[in-house]
Amino acid sequence: MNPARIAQTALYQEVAERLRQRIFAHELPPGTWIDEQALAIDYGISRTPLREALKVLASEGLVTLKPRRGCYVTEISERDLDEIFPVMAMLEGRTAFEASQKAKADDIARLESIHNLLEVHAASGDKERFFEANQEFHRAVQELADNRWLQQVIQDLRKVLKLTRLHSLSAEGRLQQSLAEHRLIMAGFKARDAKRAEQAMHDHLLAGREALAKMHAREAGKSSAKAA
Amino acid sequence: MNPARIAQTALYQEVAERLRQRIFAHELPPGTWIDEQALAIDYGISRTPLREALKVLASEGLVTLKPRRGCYVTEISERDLDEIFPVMAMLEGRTAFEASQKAKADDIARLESIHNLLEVHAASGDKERFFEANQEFHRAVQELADNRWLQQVIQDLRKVLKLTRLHSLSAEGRLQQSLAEHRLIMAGFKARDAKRAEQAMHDHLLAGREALAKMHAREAGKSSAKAA
DNA sequence: TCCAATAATACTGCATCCATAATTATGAAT
DNA sequence: ATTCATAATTATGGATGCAGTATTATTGGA
Repeated sequence: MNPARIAQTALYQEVAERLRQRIFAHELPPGTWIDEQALAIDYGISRTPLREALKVLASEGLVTLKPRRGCYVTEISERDLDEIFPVMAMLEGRTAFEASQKAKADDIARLESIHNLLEVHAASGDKERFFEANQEFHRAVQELADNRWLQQVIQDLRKVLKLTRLHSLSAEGRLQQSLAEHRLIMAGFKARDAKRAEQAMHDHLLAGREALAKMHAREAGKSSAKAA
Repeated sequence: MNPARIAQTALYQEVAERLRQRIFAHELPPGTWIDEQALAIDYGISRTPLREALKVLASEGLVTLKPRRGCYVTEISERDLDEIFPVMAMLEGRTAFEASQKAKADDIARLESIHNLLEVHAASGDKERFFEANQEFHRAVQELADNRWLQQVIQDLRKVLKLTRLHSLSAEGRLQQSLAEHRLIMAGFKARDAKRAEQAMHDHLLAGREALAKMHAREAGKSSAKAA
């Protein structure tokens, strides 16, 4: 741990990152008010860098600043998900397209080695590791695409999606389904067919949204059943 | 009088907007250092809201904050444009698609009335008014699409694009070409063919990039000729 | 008992101040 | 004259303080 390097990153960035993690972990669930001075005291800092961090999170869409009324963790609706996922599907599809175009033989090999992890963890039903490998795969594809702005836009939307508590992989049978979709993506890459890779990735994302929608429908059903 | 006192919006937002305008107008060209205290004095405010505004602009990509080294207007490269435009083309295409799906008869009529302005101003060769009408058209389409997140992402990228000094409409013959593309878009809407509208809008954006690339090539040629 | 009006409290937003790091200027030595 | 070291200046980043406003509590009246 080099303290000099730590000192080089601004405090507001550190704070922003800590807040992101707490929001993603739903330690600060959507809708909760963010108490500036309580947090400042908790982190042992002044309100100035904290407020700067909140401005950043606000323009990322993670929190909503209401003038003179404070800061709240953004609440995401089903409609928001319906709006975001088709866009994400396009963007991730495009990423796969560009990645496929730029990929060399050893890049494909690297992708396949990550894909094999998916196969292994799906076989053993290890949802957690499958999730990790899945993230790693998408990250590798983004790296290959090597498009700063495409990446930026996707990251922003992904952050917003992380506001939802449920993961599509928790859906019944989603693990195997996801694996099947990944096989199609991988096949596109191996065939050096950028269009196919794009389409497969696109459909993969939309399928993820479908799984999520079903889960939310079940959740809603349970809640109303409980309420009744 | 002081508009900040009247407006409900926070001071940092007003400052952010003023800075955006100055950056877009190239009064603050890419690469220039932003002198915090000079600006604060100029605006008659303290550095605190100014710094908050800069954090916002930074996460929009308009400025780049270098830790302990200050704030600089982001410089945009030809490569950045090559990366951004295909993404913008997809996103604006998708916007047209969703707009076409949701549009009612009178929405189409409204679009056509704006389109007619394009026809008129193209006929009289009024580049400025054509530009305005063009913006109005795209804005109207976005409004019809009614997709908050899609809109957000497009706005962010558009801000970055505005960092470039040159407008594609200034290219030789681009006005008529742009009009022709708009006719195709309008035809897609009138035919209630969302896919056609999407494709036409997509191609329209890519054509804009082509025009820009040619202009930049000429600019570069002039510069090197001057330098030689 | 409930509602309204007003007082008390608390929080947001902006300004000012201070410490530290970076840059520039100055001077000495080779 | 050029380069390196050191001192002076300047700008950034963070802390603190204060005014104004929104929220809540309290008290009086119906």
